[in-house]
Amino acid sequence: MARSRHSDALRAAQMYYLQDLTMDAIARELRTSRSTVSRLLSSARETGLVQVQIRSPFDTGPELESQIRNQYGVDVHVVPVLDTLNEAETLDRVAMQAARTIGPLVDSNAIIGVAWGATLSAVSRHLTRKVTHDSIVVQLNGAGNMQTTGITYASDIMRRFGSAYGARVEQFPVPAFFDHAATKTAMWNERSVQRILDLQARMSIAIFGVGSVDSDYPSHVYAGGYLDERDLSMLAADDVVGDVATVFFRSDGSSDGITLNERSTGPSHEQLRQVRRRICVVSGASKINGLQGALAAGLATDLILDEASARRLVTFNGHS
Amino acid sequence: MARSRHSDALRAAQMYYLQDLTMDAIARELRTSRSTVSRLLSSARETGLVQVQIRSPFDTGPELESQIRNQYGVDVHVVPVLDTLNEAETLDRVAMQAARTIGPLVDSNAIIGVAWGATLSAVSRHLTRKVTHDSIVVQLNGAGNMQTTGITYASDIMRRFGSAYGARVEQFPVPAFFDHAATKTAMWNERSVQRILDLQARMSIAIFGVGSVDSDYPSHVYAGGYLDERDLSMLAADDVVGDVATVFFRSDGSSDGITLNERSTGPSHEQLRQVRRRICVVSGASKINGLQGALAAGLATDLILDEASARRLVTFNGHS
DNA sequence: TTCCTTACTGCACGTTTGTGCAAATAGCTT
DNA sequence: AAGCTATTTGCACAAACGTGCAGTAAGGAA
Repeated sequence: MARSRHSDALRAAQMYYLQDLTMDAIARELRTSRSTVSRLLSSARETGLVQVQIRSPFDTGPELESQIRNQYGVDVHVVPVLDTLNEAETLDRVAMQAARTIGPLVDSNAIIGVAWGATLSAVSRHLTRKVTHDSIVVQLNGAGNMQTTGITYASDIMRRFGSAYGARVEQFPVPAFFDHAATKTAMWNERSVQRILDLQARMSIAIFGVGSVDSDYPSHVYAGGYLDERDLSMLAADDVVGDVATVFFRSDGSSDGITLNERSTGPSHEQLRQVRRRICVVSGASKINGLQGALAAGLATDLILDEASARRLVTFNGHS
Repeated sequence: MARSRHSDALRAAQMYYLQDLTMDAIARELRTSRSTVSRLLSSARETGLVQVQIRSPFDTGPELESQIRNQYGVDVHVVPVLDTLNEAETLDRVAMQAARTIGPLVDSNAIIGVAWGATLSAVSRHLTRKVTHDSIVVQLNGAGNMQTTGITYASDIMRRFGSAYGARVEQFPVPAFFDHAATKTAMWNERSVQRILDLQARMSIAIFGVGSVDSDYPSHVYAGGYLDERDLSMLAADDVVGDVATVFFRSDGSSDGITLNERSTGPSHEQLRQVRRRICVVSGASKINGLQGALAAGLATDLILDEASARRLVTFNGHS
């Protein structure tokens, strides 16, 4: 009668979600208390045993979604939030919904590329667990800067992804930007680095936010000591509007001739576009410019963003 | 502000299931009462907007499931029920869980073959709605007998499947068994019948129970006036243990030389085995013999059954 | 064995949720 | 417009649920 906790949780979940019994009835069948059943069910949800999925039937879905879907050819998930919420609250709710939306996409043998930043950090805090086999979480770009090696910040994100999905975590211990392009070339020939690059080349899922240059609430990359004055003015001269995983682009999605990209450590847009599922999470209206560029560049297959931004994105394009 | 009911339901569902807000909070955001939100959420579940799925990780799942899986090579879903429940209650709970398990498998453009009988009737009553396009529900075998054309009984089942998935329903207006094999041959050449046979040949999903000859609680086919005394003694002489969609088989799964099959209207086992997903629903320990034969014949890819039957199935095979 | 640590359980309470009912609203017909 | 019917809404109450807390069982070390 060594019915393990896990097996009880499964039985309870089946009875609760599939047979519509009350916790009370389940408790009697399992010969335990109702509160224990309540806890079994939370643990079942917690560990990903129970997955709740919302399928918005495309055709009938809110027009905001279908407009964006048509304009940019991405799968959109608009997160409903009150316009009156502040940036932090919005981010939190977008992140939670993003985490739950990502869950079902992750499968065994996946190689999951993960960027870092405020958005990804929030997402990582809301991931629901899901057991997979032989999955790998790989860091998309370096995180070091002039002050720190960036280990703690970026690696917390990575670790959370890894433990949520039971995946091996592969960090990328290089700075976000090299000072000299030649160093990058040299490093890229190191076998330790090539192992990471090889994993990145085989990614099945990539998850990232976007950086936006003129954001009121500037992205880490532009404010965190990663770039100096000279770098920033070079970006301005090149008409850069934003970045994905420290690789910059212009408003029309192009990125040729942006010299800073030769020193950055994220995957090239070309390479990123090879990934089957590329999930972009955006929260906060101030990221519109960056987002618009990222979409123009075709970097995402799936877009998760808050309602206010979605609205702005549609009008933004409507005017141009 | 013509935010339709449906669109509100979607927003509410996202906030409730994906952002963990309380109904109270959602009501405030939607400017309505909490009870309306409660109703919106039920309708979201009702219409299949929200899907709850339970993924029992194979490896760690209860050993009963993995034993059956290994022995018979089918995907098993054991439904936990108290052994003390009566047949009717057990059937109801198995049917509910079966209905919810089937839901996620149904997709647009599916051709769903449906048998009829007490089990399927119960399942049909618990289906959760799900919007699909261009799906078709096709009746697997005739339902007429000496007293009635069987229209009402079988067609209720079909109709419920059709309306749950928004699918076109194709009935099969022939008796369950012809009196003469020659009539069947003749009918099978009629174009109206061939249309149905053609649909059956293109099924992507088939859903059926099993009939068991020695069941205490005998299946419709053996008790409902479909067969006469002579037929029943012929079945006994041929060592028949059960049927799927009025096609009979022996304990080892074979069906060659069972003459009654030449007069029955269901798809041959050979044809049934072509179907990608073949879902067998079984409730009640008295169906063991029939089930064992059906599994030996390889008729199912997925099996949904109650716990008591699952246990009996394992010991049954253990002894043989 | 005894003591300590850790994890689980049931109780009790406050919160959250489902639902019958009456009022209000929307949609149709005359 | 009036009148009718079919839905939809909010209220109020009961049922179902989550969780802090204290008590208990299960290991582990000395």
